[in-house]
Amino acid sequence: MTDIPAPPWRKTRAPSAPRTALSRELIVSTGLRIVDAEGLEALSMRRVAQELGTGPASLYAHVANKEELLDLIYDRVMAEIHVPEPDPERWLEQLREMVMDAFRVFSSHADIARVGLANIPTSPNALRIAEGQLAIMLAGGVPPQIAALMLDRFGIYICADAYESALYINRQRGSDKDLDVFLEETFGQIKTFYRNLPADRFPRLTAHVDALTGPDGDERFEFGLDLMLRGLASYVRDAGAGSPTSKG
Amino acid sequence: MTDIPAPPWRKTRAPSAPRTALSRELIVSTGLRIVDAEGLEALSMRRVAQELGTGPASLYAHVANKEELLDLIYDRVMAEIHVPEPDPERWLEQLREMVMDAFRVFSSHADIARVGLANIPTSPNALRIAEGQLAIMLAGGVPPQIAALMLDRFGIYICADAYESALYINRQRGSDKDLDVFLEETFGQIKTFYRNLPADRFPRLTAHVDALTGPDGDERFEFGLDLMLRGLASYVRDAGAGSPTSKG
DNA sequence: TACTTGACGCGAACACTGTTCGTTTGTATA
DNA sequence: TATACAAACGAACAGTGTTCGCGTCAAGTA
Repeated sequence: MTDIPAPPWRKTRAPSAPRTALSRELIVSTGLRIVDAEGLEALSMRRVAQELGTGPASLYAHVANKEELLDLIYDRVMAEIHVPEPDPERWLEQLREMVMDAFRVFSSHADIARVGLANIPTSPNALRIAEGQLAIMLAGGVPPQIAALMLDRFGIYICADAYESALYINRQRGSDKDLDVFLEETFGQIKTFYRNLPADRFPRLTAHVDALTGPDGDERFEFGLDLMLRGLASYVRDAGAGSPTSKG
Repeated sequence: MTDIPAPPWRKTRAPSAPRTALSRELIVSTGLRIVDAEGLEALSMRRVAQELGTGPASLYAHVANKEELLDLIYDRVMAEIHVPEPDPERWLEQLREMVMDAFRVFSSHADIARVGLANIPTSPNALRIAEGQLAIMLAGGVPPQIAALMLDRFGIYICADAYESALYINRQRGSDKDLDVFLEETFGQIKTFYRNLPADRFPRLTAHVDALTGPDGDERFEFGLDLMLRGLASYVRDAGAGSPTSKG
């Protein structure tokens, strides 16, 4: 029995790709790949779908919407952050290492950090990291209320700085220059901009151009982090001095 | 002499607005009004144009693109921030007041603070504020390099926290509840979320729910600010101890 | 006063975006 | 083999930023 050919006016759809097995996992990892390679702005549902050889509608069976996809990608990135076992002797050092590690991770994934600023942290890895930081601080003798407040201060600081740092990389993507060349060029421009400001209206800015433009992104982040850690240490000293029962 | 009516087949354009005199100023203030009333997401070129009784294309004669419009609105907001004359006796206090004022201003203008995170500060009011902060710190004896580093740390912290705070207001806009009710409800939900976490995996988080969810946005911001100021003070002490020529 | 000129305003269109509807299709079960 | 079901998808909708080129109006000139 021969098949009846489809009537010519009913255009048969091309057989195309053979039903690729989609999944949340696949969608998330594809999304992250795009973000890493082309930045957060390049991430669209269509772009992900295209990468998977399908249409945008197919993604919505596995992911509620773009916001959820972003959250999932964000959590996936946070999974890379290492949480150590608390060692009371090294609590400040450990805390510093953790924050630096988080900064490093976010910095290596374009501007995904922006998602962190726009969300209340309730994803699995956010909780894991919060618990870890809390453990380190409590082990170090930080009063619980102070430790609790530190949690989101760290989070905001890390995300905000990583996001801002990523902006330069994002702009460099547009040009055809290497990152080093681009950064040097940009910083040079900023330097001359500050230098050419009217000295009568901005005497201090023009006088301290080198101090303003000298430190690079990593140095700036570390400075701010140490600022917070010094402040934290002072709170711990205060608490220790205030209660005779505490250690020391 | 009676006017000759227009022939019916030539559809006369509705006289409508008589060539409203567009201008950068008008566009910026209209944009800010929209942002204040409906949030940053509601700001589109079409929306601004509609508000002015015209089409989106008309705006591009006065504003290069949406990014420039956002920058202009952002600068307009920063104009509200007050910069005091430096008083060396009160430098720390003055610095604190300035940062708090900036936070208050940004908080009262929806999530416009997000723009600040995405830009290198070179607009007039950004410079004015930077010069002011620098003046206060230098007058207070902060070493120039430290003061220079503090500048963008403050900027990042203010914008990031204001942006995050604005998110709640943004979500509340979607619901029909009052802000107070909405916040209480949301915080209640977060509280129960933390309380219901598996205690074996998250012992500290579940044990300190009240400490984690207690302080409100303003308290959190002030805590972080004082953290930085305490850190800054310690740097100043170090510098003072290091160089016998300094005051003290 | 008549004419020219040029800038400003703007309608329509382009190439995108996130999201949804209703249909098609492949596979697993009865 | 026939049926049922869920996954996948094409097309469309309502938005977005931005550009092109045509009109129109106001000012400057003869």
